[in-house]
Amino acid sequence: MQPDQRSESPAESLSEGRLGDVSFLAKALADENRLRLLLALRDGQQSVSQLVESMGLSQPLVSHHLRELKRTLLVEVERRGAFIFYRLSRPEVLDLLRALDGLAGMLLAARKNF
Amino acid sequence: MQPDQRSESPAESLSEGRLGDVSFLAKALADENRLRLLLALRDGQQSVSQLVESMGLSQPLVSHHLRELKRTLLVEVERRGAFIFYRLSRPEVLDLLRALDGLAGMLLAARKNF
DNA sequence: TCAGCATATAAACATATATTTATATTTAGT
DNA sequence: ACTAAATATAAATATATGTTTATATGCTGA
Repeated sequence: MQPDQRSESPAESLSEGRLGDVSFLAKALADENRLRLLLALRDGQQSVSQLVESMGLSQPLVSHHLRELKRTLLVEVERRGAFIFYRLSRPEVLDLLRALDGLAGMLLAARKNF
Repeated sequence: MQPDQRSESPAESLSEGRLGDVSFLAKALADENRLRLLLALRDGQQSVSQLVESMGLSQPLVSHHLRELKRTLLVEVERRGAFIFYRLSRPEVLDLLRALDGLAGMLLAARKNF
């Protein structure tokens, strides 16, 4: 028996039980600004001020979305001096974004727009 | 060069460009009732009345969510007589649900709750 | 301890989304 | 053509969510 190539094994395949968690997670990914934040953390941690700078959003708004991402466990926080750094909690977060992007592209390929 | 094992190849890897589409798709998956509907269509098409029956939701609510799923291209519709049948537009939709479920489980495994 | 920067939090507001209730549309059968 | 069933649509309502504005908290260096 060959080992599972994927980094993650589905255990039991998708029951009604955890749909609450799934929708909770999907909600966190349902905002474009939050997606941009996750993408900005692709190559490593960033301080809030760096994120504010690169995203062109107000500081409170960035903080608010980061808190949401933390609540969903998608990011982790570490204080270093006066700065606070955020990073993706797991690399698999990006895999999921790619999967979403892939499906969106696939669906749009058939029709032209959503 | 070996063929790609996955059913879908990421083409270019996740740019800022399509985040609008991605968030649009994620929004559709961010409601528990819609997730339950998609799951109910796992094994093939179902009429609206069947879905109303099995989900225990009001008929207008089911219709409303189905329309939303159709708008997102996640389901397709076919009228047959007085009945209207909905089905998943692509099997990959289920793959994505599994991926979401997998990540949710992974994140929760580290901490206890969201 | 004070001043200034970095970040968070709270309040106020606007907008979007889910749900219910009521009604319209479409189809099949008679 | 009428009726009943299946589904969709619209209006009304409630709730949630994103954004802005204002203020508070925490850290650092003088």
